[in-house]
Amino acid sequence: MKNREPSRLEMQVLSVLWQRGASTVREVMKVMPDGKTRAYTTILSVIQVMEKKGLVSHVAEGNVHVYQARVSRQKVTGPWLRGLVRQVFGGSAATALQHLLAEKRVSRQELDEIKEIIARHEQKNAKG
Amino acid sequence: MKNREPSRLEMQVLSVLWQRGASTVREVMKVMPDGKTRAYTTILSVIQVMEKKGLVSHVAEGNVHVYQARVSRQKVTGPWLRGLVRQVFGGSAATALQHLLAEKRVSRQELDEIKEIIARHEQKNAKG
DNA sequence: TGACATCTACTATATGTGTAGTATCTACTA
DNA sequence: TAGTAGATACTACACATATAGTAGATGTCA
Repeated sequence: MKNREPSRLEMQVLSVLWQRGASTVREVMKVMPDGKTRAYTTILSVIQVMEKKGLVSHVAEGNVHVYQARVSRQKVTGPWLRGLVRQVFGGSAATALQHLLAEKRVSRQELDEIKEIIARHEQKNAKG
Repeated sequence: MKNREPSRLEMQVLSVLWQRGASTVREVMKVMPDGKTRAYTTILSVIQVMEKKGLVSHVAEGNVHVYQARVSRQKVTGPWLRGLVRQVFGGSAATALQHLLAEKRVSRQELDEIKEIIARHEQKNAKG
């Protein structure tokens, strides 16, 4: 099994595991970020494929398997986003952000968060 | 042909057409954003599928077909990004940006651009 | 006019993705 | 102990995706 990029659905599963920590199939199924309803075995299948790819691992806990991510959010989302920005926005993060803001209703709070992130980033750069 | 989301490769083609304007298959082939080399007929096939989906259209110009995007950058990238952020970052644009900045070496210039974009966005919100 | 280059149309195909059914195991419950 | 609920393993499959070959048209050039 190659070290391929996770699919969109796999990214959803990972994002659940990153956020909630170790979870059962049923738990993941219930909180899929796109809100779509799927059969239990659908999620099970996805996760089993992910395990073959080395994206997740499980431990048996009683009679259920508890899965956790084997790849860090940084390691995965970084290259994922970078490829995306390169391929779709000519490598410009600014352009990407622009389109994102244009589309999404961004709350004042979120905008503040974004400014905070940028400020932190600037500081780090100044130091380093 | 359903109104499905463009695939990653299709997004690349679109981004070329948005950036360069109407182009031939060969032109697109030569400037694919991921820099990967593909057979001429590969790009041709992708574009022909895209035409069936209504994503691009062509006019014959001499003996070649010149293609242009039939969908606007806004219309496509908006929902595309929104879905992405929702599915992968729990809907938080701030989180997405954070990961993007963490990964990519962002130049001072680009950071300024980003700040500019946010400032403009704030102003617009204040008005509206 | 014949050879060659280049174009489009059509066809093919391996692989990935998303979806879910069936079989089987295990634990609880009446 | 028989039945049921819920778990995993295995299998299946439709469709999309990415890739490219071949056939046939057309233009160019010696």
